[in-house]
Amino acid sequence: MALGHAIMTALLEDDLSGYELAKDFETSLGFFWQASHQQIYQELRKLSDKHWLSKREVTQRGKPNKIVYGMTKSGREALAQWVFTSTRTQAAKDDLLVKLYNLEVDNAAHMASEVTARREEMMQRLYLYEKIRRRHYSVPELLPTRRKGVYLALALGIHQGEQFLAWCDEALDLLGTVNPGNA
Amino acid sequence: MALGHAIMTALLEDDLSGYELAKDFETSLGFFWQASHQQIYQELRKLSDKHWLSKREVTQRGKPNKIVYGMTKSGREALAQWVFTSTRTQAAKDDLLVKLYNLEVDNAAHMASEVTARREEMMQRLYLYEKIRRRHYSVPELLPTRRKGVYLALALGIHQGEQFLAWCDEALDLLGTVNPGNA
DNA sequence: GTCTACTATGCAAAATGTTGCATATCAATG
DNA sequence: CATTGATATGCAACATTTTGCATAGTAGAC
Repeated sequence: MALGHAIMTALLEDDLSGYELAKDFETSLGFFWQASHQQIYQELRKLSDKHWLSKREVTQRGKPNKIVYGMTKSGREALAQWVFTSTRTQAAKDDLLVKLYNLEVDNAAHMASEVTARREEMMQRLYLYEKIRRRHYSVPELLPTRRKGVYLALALGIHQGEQFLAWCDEALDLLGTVNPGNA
Repeated sequence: MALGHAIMTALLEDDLSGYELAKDFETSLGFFWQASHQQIYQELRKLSDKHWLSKREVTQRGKPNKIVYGMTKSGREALAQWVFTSTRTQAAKDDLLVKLYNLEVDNAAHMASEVTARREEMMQRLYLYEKIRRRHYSVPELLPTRRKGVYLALALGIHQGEQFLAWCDEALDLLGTVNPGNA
């Protein structure tokens, strides 16, 4: 049920439509929890059925109308309780690492290109993270409570991202030593 | 279909039973791809139906008999091809980070305890990683090709793990500044 | 005016993953 | 000889996630 809670978390401070949520999930909270629009629409209906969210249609000009969701009192209570449940460590799953176990002379170049692509992506993401950090989180000790939590999530993203870049460089170096000569 | 490929990767060098695979998936390759025994048994049947794996029953003394799976020629081909497919960046999903977005004065202590628990787990995992690295991967440049790939996966695990520990300390510090006085 | 792109929501089927249960052999403990 | 624990495999139900498709309004480019 974590997707539902992630959606409610996104709705804590602003009311949003499914479409807006889907866009937010590509950035912001979405850095730590991704979901497609189909999943979001389905989940919104479920949350609404449970009366954890309320909905209202908003008439727009120049665009199709949208359905905006907001947290109800019982939604806020449910979310606050969920926070106290205990979390299991997440199963890390990454195709790229499984593929690395299959490293051979004839696929080393492909692996290197995948690593390079990931490196690029991470660079872009880090650029975004840093921009957000500089703008909103320069002095974490002085932030209001909730924002401290958001800052910590961001800080983990930044640290892990920088670490990942360093690993990519190491990986590209080592992949460079793989060649038909010394298989 | 990544689970199937992870299983085949585990079977590249040794033939294993479902039970043995499930144990391996708690360590080794399992650091990067986790699966329960139910999933593994189901997947083994599918892979076997596709003739990517062969099976044979092994009679044991002192234990129930087991069914051991091994890669077929077509399985090896399929796996080798899969390596060349392009991988999308994995969706990071972590309850703990979503919960951090919900940080409040009255749940800060709980958050701290979750972070502490994660820190403990990571310490243990790192201990294992380091043990493996020292024993088998001390001079990565000199490893045979496939082992270089395994080393890289391990190196990422170690670097990310160490980074995570540092983050936990930062998080515990900042969570310590959350108190009813300055909400 | 037609094409492309963005906004906006949704259904249905298939694949994947989780949870709970069921079964059975054998060894060691008490 | 009953219980516990490790080994060993599996079914069925359920939940979640992914994939592909469908619809529709509006804006801007050409």
